Amino acid sequence: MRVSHYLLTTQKESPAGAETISHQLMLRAGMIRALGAGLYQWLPLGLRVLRKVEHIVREEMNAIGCHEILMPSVQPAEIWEESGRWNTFGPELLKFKDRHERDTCLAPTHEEAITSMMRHELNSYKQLPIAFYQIQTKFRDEMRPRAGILRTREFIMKDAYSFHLDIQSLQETYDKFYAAYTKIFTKLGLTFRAARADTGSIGGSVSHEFHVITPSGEDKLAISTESDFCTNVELLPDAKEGDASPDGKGTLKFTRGIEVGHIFQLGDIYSKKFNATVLTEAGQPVIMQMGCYGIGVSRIVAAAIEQCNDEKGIVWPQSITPFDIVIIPMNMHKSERVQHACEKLYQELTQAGFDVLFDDRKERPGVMFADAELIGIPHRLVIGDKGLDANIVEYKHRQKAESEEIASDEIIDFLKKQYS
RNA sequence: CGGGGUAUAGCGCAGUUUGGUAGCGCGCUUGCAUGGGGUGUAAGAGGUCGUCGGUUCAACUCCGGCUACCCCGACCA
Repeated sequence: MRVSHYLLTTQKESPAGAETISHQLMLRAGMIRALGAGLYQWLPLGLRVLRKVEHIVREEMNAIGCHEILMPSVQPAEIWEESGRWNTFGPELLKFKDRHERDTCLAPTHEEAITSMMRHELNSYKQLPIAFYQIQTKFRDEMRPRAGILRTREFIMKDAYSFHLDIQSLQETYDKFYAAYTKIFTKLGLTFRAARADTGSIGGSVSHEFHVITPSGEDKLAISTESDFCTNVELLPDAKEGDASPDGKGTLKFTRGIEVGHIFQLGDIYSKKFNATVLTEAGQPVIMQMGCYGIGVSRIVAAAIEQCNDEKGIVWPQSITPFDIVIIPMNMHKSERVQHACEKLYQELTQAGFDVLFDDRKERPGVMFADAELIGIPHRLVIGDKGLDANIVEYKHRQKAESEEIASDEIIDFLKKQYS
């Protein structure tokens, strides 16, 4: 992408009221703009990151045999009355009447929709177990949206639902999702923990939350110094730092996290209400067991920034950066040689499969460096007459203090190595 | 929903006390110079001062209602 043909609207100052780091940086980098309280518009730069997160989530869902579907946000009251949540969900459920005066809502989650569909689609034990997911907009009419993208009223979520003949099958699929989530957050390049958690308004028995670890997180976690043990302190309200870990390994210490994923064993609480049955091998109808599995896709973008930033701006993990490489020319508008070298490199790197940002603006070097650092591009190449004379390209990683010189004809292999 | 705050150019702010119909910085446009860390210079464009009403010869400024947004809390993914 050439910056001269792109919408790169960076700002030096944070808009008033943006207190959270990720909120400030997303605004300053030109990733998002506010439309109303808890409602955000995604600019091209921000959407690139969102799409990369979606892509990783989609890959791992597909890898465990979960099937992608798409359900509507606008839903009739009937299914919510059937589950009982029309009245119990609370004011977060945004209700309205359509032109025919029918009670309608914007869906905050999709247990009702999927269960009402699958009771018709699934008829036999032979079809089980099976799981479906979607990546779609959810609406929750939050009392107080806050912290930019971290708590919004409208957000992108990956929600998945599994169907089973029995609890043992549910447990097996739950474990598969647990493993898939671990892979996803590892691939995203984030430091995270899976925590035992409360099931909240979704209901069900067993549940785990996946948290991105950062001091700015809303949730307080107790983790073991010696093992993977981690729990939301709401489940262990009397715990103190230094107490023995409940799993017997090490002692507890406190940390904070941003919840970016939550998996539940729902059991039959929804399938029972919707009378979602299949026939067993013996020809008898049996209520299906269900699991549900959520990931806050848009929240991950903000959580990643909370975890990965410095005084100059965002420091993207390589897997979700909007651009892999930025090319910054020195004095290109006076040197045809620099211009040709940049063009050639831009073409070659793009052909090699990299997302390349070529800063072809007629800007001072300082401006281009500052923008590249603010928007967090991991790999920076500086092309100038000096380097061309010596047949080298100046390379710098966003996280490193010093730059290094790479022979011009080795630069593509060098960058490929960074991604292997 | 309770408490606190803000609303003036795209963004950050001053002006309001002491009413006389708007200003600074950044950004944007154009010229010249500069060209390895947000450069300098000159000339420009851009605002019914959140909204409705009141007081007044006159309201960004005073008074009242409303709305929006932000922060803390409770709540929540």
